[in-house]
Amino acid sequence: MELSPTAKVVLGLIALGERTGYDIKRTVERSTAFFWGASYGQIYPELERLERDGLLVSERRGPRRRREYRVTPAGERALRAWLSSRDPLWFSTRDEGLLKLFLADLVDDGERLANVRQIVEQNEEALAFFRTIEATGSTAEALAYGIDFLEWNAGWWRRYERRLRARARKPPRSGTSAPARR
Amino acid sequence: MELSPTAKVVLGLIALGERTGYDIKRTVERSTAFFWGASYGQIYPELERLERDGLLVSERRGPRRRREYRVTPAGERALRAWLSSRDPLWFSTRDEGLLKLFLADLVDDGERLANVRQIVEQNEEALAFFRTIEATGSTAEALAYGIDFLEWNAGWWRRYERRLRARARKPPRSGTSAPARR
DNA sequence: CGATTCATGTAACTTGTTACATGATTAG
DNA sequence: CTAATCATGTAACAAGTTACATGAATCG
Repeated sequence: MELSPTAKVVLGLIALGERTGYDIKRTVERSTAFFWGASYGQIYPELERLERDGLLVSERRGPRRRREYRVTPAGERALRAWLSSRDPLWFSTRDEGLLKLFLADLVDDGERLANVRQIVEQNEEALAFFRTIEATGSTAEALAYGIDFLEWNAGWWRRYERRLRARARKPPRSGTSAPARR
Repeated sequence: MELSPTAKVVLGLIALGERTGYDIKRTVERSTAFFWGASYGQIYPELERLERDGLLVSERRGPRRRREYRVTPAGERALRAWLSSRDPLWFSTRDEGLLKLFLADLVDDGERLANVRQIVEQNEEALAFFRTIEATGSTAEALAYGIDFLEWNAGWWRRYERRLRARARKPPRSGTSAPARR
């Protein structure tokens, strides 16, 4: 049973103890969004699909008649098969700040600095958010990774900023508007 | 003129001096794929769209009658508008290794170690690839970022691996298969 | 009682992937 | 000559986003 990208979080989070689509969304936002997002438009249809395929079962429970899911033995097997599979680990990033860095030849140092400052600022916001989650007592390794990464990232961009400023103090050597060479 | 995600690389790369859809694909693969991918199915239709909207012009040239594009003044304006815009920088990651780390409570230490080893291995492959590009003489900052990140990343996972191994040598304290608490 | 949060969903749309088709040119 | 690379595209599909609709329960 091949799991779709969204099935991996959805099934995984139910296995970790989440019960409803709503719970999954909340947990995704505070825990996995940084490396694995999912919207309602993905989650609810995916839950339905997984139940149709027999990897989950649900029943409406409690005063709010929430649709609570549990993992079936087949779901358990599918999940473990994925977790122990050695297929290449799927990785992809979209980073607009890095794209702007890549295109830095098209702009002047002022623009480059503005980009860096914005990156550092957004980095700080993300870090602040992660720290509030850390403060709730979470000891999850993935959170630790997120925080460590953001700290490293802040450092990298600050060093780049310093290089930019050092260069700005001296007269430019090679033309800022020279024909692109790459 | 709002640029679509793919329009940002496509227009940007033409502005940097790439000429054809094929060139763009090649450059994406060796330069931006790490933080901004694009497939033929995106690139060619996007080039058409950008020409229809007047941000690019093309003509067939050379012995191969390649369709070569250039940025129009309107394209230049659109590109600069985006590069100097201070809208939040769009960032997203899908990282299967981190998702498995997040779900680590579902598996035993052996599985956790296998995951880490695979991550480190894939990290080394990526690093090797980047170094071959570096060896071609590229001094692009975005490449430097990629290499620095991969080196940091390798270190993080190796430290995690050491923590795992240290823990494995002592009897487990809290149950590996305990109910999820997060 | 009114605002917020809980809770489930869907429709329209955008974005991106994969695999295929086609053919010219160049390198060995 | 033939394999590889250059070169342009498309169709079918998969995945993901956004915005909206709906209503119950709870908090202040």
